[in-house]
Amino acid sequence: MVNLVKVREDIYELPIDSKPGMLVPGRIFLSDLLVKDLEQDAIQQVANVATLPGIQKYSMAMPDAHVGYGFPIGGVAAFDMENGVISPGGVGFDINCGVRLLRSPLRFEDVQGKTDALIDSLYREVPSGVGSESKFRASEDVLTQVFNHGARWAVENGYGVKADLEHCEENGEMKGADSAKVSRKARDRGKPQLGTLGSGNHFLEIQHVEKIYDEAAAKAFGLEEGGITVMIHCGSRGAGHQICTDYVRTLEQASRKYGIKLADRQLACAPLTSKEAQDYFAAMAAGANYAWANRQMISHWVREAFNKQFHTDLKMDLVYDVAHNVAKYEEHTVDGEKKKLCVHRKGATRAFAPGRPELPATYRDIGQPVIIPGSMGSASYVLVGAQGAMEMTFGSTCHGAGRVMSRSAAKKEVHGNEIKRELAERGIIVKAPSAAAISEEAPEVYKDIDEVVEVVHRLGISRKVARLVPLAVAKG
DNA sequence: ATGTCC
Repeated sequence: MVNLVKVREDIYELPIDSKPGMLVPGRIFLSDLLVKDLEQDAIQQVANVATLPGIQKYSMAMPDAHVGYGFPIGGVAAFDMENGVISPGGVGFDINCGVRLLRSPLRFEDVQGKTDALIDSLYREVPSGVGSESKFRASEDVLTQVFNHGARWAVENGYGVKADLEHCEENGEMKGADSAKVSRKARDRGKPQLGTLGSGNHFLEIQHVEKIYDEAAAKAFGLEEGGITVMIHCGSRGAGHQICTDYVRTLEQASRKYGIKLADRQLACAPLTSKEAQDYFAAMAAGANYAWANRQMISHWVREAFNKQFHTDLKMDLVYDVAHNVAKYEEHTVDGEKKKLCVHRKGATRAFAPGRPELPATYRDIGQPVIIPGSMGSASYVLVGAQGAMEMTFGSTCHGAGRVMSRSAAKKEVHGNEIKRELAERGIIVKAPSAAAISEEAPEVYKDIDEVVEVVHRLGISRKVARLVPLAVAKG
């Protein structure tokens, strides 16, 4: 039993002596309402991460935290470049799982009576589900380009426009990616899946902007009440999964080789200065690039489907694309000193405040758009990065609602067809491969997204900009 | 999340 201490509103700490070997305290950002939902095992995982060499300030978890592989999902941990480590468990199996938001010139009334046809065509044009294969046939050369250049490959080959790249983290092309560090097996799994949605909580959704909270930020992001948006939530499919699997094994060996004592085997890691760490980073970046190319291709097909439906060339701009499962090298201030760190965000979103050089010029004075996908049938949010994140969370915020019920429990306790009917009564169309797929992602198996977002807003690590509500959703 | 067990 690990003891959580409330230090102030929305902040709980795990004292440094909660567990032998902790190098820093733990910090979990939670409201009193959400603390009841937090699993004891997730708290234990925050303590375990605090034992990893070179960890800075705190082992952190966001209000949507739940148990993950080694690190909690919702976890944020930053490591010193000289003494610190990198860990695949701190990134997750779905490398660069992320979300992007397209805005359209359409209004709510323009899509009335058309959402059914639209979601049908999106469901048809974008393959989804476990093991689904793309209509695009990637050659060996294309796959190499995708791993090395991400969304840039996609745009240069007709899938989107240049402005799309400016509105992705890393411009959709993570530096340091090396396809040579990606195994044959990962290539083979990734090759037929480029341009597919995947399964689980991944989705493609037609939404409308229900409410604006911050007029200035909304204007900068091109959002207004009643506007129609499309949200795409997906990742690196089998490719990223295999890269993670391959490097968990490599880094388990490295942990032994470099004498790192692991509180949990799933925390396998390597010193950032080692070859093993650098190889993992290059492969992880390649996986991240695959995910960006994937979301870029899907965006292109979304635009095509909308243009076909409305018999015109609609301007559907990319608001932004965020990665919520990735490790990055970033500069942050620690104890008054600027330092380059390796920041792991696993089920956490970068939320840079105004002024950061990484932000595109269009958003540099307002802050980074943060896209928070809701669970099926629930609202999604657009937030903006704020100064509190730079001071408290290495420029990070939450990533979504976070599960409260396991997939297996959900399948037993929730009936997919009932959920589909209930959502239909609320005017929300759901397209999914099976009733089981719906039950696993039902609104009640997730935490309350409104509450999660309230916490990060109150903390000042990101501010509410807009609330988006679903009209039609295609599930994997 | 994931060719939901090499």
